[in-house]
Amino acid sequence: MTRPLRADAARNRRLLLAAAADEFAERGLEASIADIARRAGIGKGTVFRHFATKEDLIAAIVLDRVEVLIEAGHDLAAAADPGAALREFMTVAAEQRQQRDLSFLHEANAGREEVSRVQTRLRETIDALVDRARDQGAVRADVTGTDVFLLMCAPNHVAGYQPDAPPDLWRRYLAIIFDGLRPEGAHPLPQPAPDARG
Amino acid sequence: MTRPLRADAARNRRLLLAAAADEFAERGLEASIADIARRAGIGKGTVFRHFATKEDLIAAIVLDRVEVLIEAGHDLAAAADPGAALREFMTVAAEQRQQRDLSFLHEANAGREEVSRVQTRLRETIDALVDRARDQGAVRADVTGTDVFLLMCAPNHVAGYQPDAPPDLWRRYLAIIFDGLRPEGAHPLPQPAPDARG
Amino acid sequence: MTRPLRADAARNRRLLLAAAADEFAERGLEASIADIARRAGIGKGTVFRHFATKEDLIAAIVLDRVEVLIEAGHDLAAAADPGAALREFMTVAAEQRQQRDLSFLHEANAGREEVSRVQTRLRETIDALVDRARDQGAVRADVTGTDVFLLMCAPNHVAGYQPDAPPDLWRRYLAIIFDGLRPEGAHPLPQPAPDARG
Amino acid sequence: MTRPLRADAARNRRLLLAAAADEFAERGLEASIADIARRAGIGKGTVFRHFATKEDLIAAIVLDRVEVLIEAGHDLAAAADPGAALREFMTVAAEQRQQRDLSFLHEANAGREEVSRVQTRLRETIDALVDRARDQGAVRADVTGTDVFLLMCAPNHVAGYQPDAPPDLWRRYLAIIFDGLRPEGAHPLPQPAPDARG
DNA sequence: AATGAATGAGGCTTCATTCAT
DNA sequence: CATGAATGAAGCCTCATTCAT
Repeated sequence: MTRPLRADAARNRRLLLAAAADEFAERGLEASIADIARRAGIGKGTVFRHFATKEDLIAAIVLDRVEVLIEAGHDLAAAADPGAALREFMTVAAEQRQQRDLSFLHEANAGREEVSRVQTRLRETIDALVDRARDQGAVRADVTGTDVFLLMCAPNHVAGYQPDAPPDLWRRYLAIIFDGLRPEGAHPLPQPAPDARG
Repeated sequence: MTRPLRADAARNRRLLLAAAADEFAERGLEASIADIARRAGIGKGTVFRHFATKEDLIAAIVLDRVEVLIEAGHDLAAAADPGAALREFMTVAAEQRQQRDLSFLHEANAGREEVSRVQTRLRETIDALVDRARDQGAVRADVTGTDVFLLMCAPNHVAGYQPDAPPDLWRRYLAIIFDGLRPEGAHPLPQPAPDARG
Repeated sequence: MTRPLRADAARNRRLLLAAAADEFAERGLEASIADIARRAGIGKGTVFRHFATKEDLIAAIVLDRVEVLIEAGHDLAAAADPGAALREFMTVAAEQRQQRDLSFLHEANAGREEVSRVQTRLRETIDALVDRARDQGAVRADVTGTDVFLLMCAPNHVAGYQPDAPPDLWRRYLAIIFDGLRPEGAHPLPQPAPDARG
Repeated sequence: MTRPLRADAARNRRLLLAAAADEFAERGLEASIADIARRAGIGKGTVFRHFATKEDLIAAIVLDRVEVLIEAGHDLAAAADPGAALREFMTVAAEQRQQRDLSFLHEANAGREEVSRVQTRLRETIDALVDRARDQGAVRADVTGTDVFLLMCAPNHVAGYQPDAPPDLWRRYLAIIFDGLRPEGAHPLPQPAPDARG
């Protein structure tokens, strides 16, 4: 189908995706294509040769990210300690973008067919991790995979509010949030968990 | 200096701030001045008579919000149950914008003198609440006011990722995060709390 | 509905429509908005205040033109000499744009609801003129209003091929084409007249 | 100088010219080189190997077309019936592009040396046809070769305005225009014929 | 010689901001 | 004071053209 890119084109594609991810992480989705191209050291037009649309570019990054998460989730699905596995998963998720956060993973491309599909797969992966952890009593009985899916980005986001945060600050907030998921000291939750799909 | 506005001007200012807050909540900071003006039922030029700059308008909203929070914090500072008081404070914070989140309270106007000043006051207010709660053992020993300041917006933000979330979903995530702040089942935190000022 | 424009806005609108008509006449529909704005002596943004879209601008011009033609057609519908009336109508049509031609009156906005509607009215107007002329024997029996509708732009278009044509050259080709519509020396036509609507 | 092309290059050139002619006929001169290349089944770069510029490509097509017309004109110059010969010539001209029209034969390349030269030769060819026809009384006394040169494209152009015209509709308008060139029922023309060269 | 990747100028459009009414 | 018209910078995207493979 997609025959291998020419060597230079492949290199540019990589540069572009990296630059775009960085710009989006630093400035949000309104980062301009021109800035992304400049950062990647390529021409503006080249961006559009690789991704016909800004949205396509964003979708490609999201897909990349989510695929990595799914893989990480699968690798952890059979780990000896389900609680540690879940926490490791959330760590991997947060590590992906130590700068700012990967919120746009949620915000963008609401409608995109491919994105929804891969998000569904990610949710299922997370469900499996959470179910196992819950069965073992590693997390409280009333949290679901959807909760983790939604909370996953919070550590980075929260840390991003601190003006000159040390690069690992998110680990602090991941720890706090994860403690909130533990059974010890859990108080009843006032709202039911949302459905997988809205 | 700032002599009282004429009656209609004061009314317009209120309409404008309300409309702007709603638009920003629904569409984010990139909501257009034209839409805000239309929503407020006033002319675009009038917006700029009240706020010379879009940033000024945003700052005004942030200031409004923060003042309310400071006041709420003060009111709760002497409450009988410090733990409940802190939780109530976080609830008030999250309630301010049940739609979307008030992240832009952090994101915007990083540099603004007035905003920093009022943020400092808010931090101090929160510090007081947290200190009291910590002293009573209502929250874990290793969390600070800054932590709460940063975590405060997370419940709304997290809930916002869910496509058609029920309007009170944020309460679920506030509960989880608050449980993470409790002493029961607290695990040591990998990173120290950030300074008050970066 | 459309309350009267402010004096300066109305003036700009006129300048803009005139400049646009000239540019389109000289360079075709691919004339750029920037050039049109410059020619009108207004800012590029002002063009979009008046017409949200380049297509809207084109449609406005077409509508203008066609309305004038319909009116002219109505005025001529009761003229004493139906043959002269039809010829006068075609003259008025060709005079509208002495430079180049008004072909884009046909080419543009195929789909636009308002444009189709007004075109239908124009066709009906022309039908009436042609029917009367035919009844009187002023034009050959086998031509229809649709023929005239289609031929109407040809004189200007043909004259436009001549590099430095005198401004009235189109009159020569209108005369020739009109002679082709007369009954004298008419030879049978190899193809039937097209339908009013495709 | 222009040594013969390699066999495959010659083949590509033919494919390219045909594809370009079709695209231009369907979409006008703003058809993109990329689409033309795709239609020809060759790479975009190859287009520029054959024609350094889009304008060069257009000129080549025009030259092609005009050469064919000149040849046809020569073949018809000695025909038994000069009136029928002229009409046949105009038919051949219109047939070249039954889709859309060959207006761009006039519109493009105004300045090109080679194009002007070949256009001059075409005009002379047409002059000869018209002169003979006029001498025989097959066309009116006051029309010239230049008139025919200019009118030649009108049938296709006129028919092109009709949305879903049958492919031979242009024959109808050629017939009408040709009738306008006949002596019977000719009325005096209001403008003199233009010079051969502007 | 052929290919298709890269480039950047230029086109349409949006929007914060200024200014005449 | 309020209004909405005008402006131009900036954004996304297209496309002729150049160039490395």
